[in-house]
Amino acid sequence: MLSLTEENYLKAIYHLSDGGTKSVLTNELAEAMSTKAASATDMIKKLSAKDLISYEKYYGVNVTAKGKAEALAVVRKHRLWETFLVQKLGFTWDEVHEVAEQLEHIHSPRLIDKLDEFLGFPKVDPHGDPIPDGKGKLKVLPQVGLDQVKAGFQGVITAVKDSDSNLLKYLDKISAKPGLKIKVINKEEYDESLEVLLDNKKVFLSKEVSKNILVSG
Amino acid sequence: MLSLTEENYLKAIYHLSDGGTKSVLTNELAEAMSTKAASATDMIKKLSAKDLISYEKYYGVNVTAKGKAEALAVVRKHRLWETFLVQKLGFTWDEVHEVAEQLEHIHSPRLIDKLDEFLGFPKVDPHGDPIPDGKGKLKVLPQVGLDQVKAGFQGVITAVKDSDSNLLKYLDKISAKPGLKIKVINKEEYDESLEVLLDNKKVFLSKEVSKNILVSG
DNA sequence: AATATTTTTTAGACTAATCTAAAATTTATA
DNA sequence: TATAAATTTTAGATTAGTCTAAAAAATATT
Repeated sequence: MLSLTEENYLKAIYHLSDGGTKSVLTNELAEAMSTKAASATDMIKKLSAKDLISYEKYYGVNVTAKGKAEALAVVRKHRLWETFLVQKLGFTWDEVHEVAEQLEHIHSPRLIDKLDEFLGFPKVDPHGDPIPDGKGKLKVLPQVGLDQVKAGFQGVITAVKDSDSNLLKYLDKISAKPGLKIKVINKEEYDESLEVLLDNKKVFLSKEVSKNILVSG
Repeated sequence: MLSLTEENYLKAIYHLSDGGTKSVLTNELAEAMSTKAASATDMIKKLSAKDLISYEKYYGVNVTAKGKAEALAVVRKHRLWETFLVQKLGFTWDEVHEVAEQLEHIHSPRLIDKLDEFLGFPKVDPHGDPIPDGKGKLKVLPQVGLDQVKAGFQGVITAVKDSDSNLLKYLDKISAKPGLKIKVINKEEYDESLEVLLDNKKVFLSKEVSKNILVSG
């Protein structure tokens, strides 16, 4: 069984590699884990010895199939717990992340299956991120950053980046939630800021914000 | 903040001391923690330095007011999570203990208050053990082991000892749950086994079992 | 009361995860 | 392409929690 630290490193590698599609450098990983490169190297060797990642000295790491499965199991737990916290306990979505970071490490297959059932087998978490199923299958939606679309675009918000609590508070204030319809009325050339129609209300968004909103046309 | 290990030791000391009413010996503690006396001594020094227990070399330890408060906070979390697992997720009471052992270490005051509210502020957990309130107050019920009462006794089951999963499965089979009325019809002198009326059904209980059932007259 | 037994503590070693400093290697630049 | 700069790895030290073996102290027994 993986230690808490191993699970956290593996999850970070999984996310940094965009779900296993590219390799991750030692410094990136150290940065993401708020630790030093030397520590990252040590852990890389450990995870490599356990066949969770493949590693070539000086050239970064990639998750193996086994590592991806383990990472997805953690992601599944994280997102189910976030859903529970918001839907059942009334947390706001900017509050859930750090508690879910703890809850995701509880070991009990029975617990997570029961929780999934209790929540009605949700497909996405409160930020719109897909929840892997019990077999580790993840449905990746075709979505793009709102900063990538042209003026005139119409679609729905599919997800928001869940990294920063202050961003989430701001998104909550302008009520930019997954599921809402959005239309780009105008895009300012100079700073790429947007004028959008969000739930029939006119809102201005800086690029800083728009790149954290994911949409599907 | 306490480490996971410190929390577990402190909780063990609290339980072994019967809620802070008597001192605990090094070997008892080591036994309860499935570890060696030397390790227990080390941890005793650590907890003592943090003023959570008082300690006189060779004469055992006692929890301080501060230690008792910390221990009760963990007990509160444990019992609320057990209640959640049984009431909301449909766990049977013999399955909950080890999962609750993990969940009790999640740090988030907000989480535990929300959970308490979600469960409707329960007073006792599924085994009948009282749940400390947010201020660390624990209501101790006047109760006694079923092995201590005489033939003719009538009362209700207030709690069952939650230590052993096999015992709990057996209690479940004969449906000996907290809240049920119980009457002792006969007590065999020789082995102290009992013939009882439980929920209007006649059941035979060995002393081995009866001492794990707590009742109030 | 002296000695044997049990319990507890101390001393020293081990593992996991971390760090700093130095060495090795790769990438960038002149 | 040789050298400088950046990145990564290695070496050695540190802390928390654990262990074994030996020493110290308390308790039990003759």
